[in-house]
Amino acid sequence: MQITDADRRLLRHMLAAPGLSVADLAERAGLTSATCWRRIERLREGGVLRGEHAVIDWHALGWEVEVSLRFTLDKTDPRAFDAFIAAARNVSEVIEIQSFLGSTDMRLQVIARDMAHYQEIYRNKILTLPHIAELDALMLISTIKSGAELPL
Amino acid sequence: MQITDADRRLLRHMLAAPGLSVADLAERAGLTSATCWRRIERLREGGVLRGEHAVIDWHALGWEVEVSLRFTLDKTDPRAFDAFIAAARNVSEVIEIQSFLGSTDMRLQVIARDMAHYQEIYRNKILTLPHIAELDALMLISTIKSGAELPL
DNA sequence: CCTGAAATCCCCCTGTA
DNA sequence: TACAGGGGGATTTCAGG
Repeated sequence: MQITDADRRLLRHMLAAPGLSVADLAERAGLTSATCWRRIERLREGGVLRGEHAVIDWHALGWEVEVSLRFTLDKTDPRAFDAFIAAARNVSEVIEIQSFLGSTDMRLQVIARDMAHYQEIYRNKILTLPHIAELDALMLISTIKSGAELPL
Repeated sequence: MQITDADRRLLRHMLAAPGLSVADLAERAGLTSATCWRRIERLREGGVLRGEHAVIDWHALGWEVEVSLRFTLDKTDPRAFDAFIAAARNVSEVIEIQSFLGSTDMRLQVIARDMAHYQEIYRNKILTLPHIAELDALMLISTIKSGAELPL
């Protein structure tokens, strides 16, 4: 799929000012709203724009604890990866799953209401995941998305 | 801010099916569209709903490489954290910055067009960040958001 | 004050040149 | 790509609880 400079401008604006109407985007990117809309549609069909997702402030909802967990899996079962991922997906407190090349195989981002709640999740839902060989955890202080300027 | 069960239902639907119209959302959550809209507005003003972000497929845009970097900073300068974060924010290829409690201080998510490009970013923009004591890198294979069911 | 229905208004989306 | 129009949904208003 061909990406033009206008596409890049458009994407940059979409990322810099999320939730803007098509009309507003058109104005900022120097397009008419019809063109702008068709361009967005094309990016969607081309798979560049995967969709939209609502950004929730878990902290404001009373979920005070966020933890990043790194796993090494045991390599005896070739299906260990799939089994681990499937099980992790079923844990609702897991909000992100990443898989890697290298010594660390997986990373999970987990949220909990408070420390006691985290302990419970950790014991009953994390340590029971299949094929864990090693595991270390990092308490998150804050996440900053560098929305400032994106490489487009 | 008071969060009711109806709010939770609503948020769950918003997360499960992003980009839905207010009318559809209302139907699924068992509300009228006016009430639904007012509730969403209230959640926005209360800071629970931060907004809607476009999800971009960097891979489709030709950014093939994604890396997770973990840093330990030197603790000689109390302003090391701020300096590091400020510098990292200025690197446009850094798409996420997290800070932690513990031995690992920071995590950066970095994207690059290809391996050669990554090498260049790594040498010129990552290794030049201030106050790095230790650093390890993990190549990302894939990210899966567990949008399946969220803890609300 | 909060809810729901109805009215209004805006803006997405499409046809056309 | 620009323009213009129809249709539909977002937002407001208003009456009733």
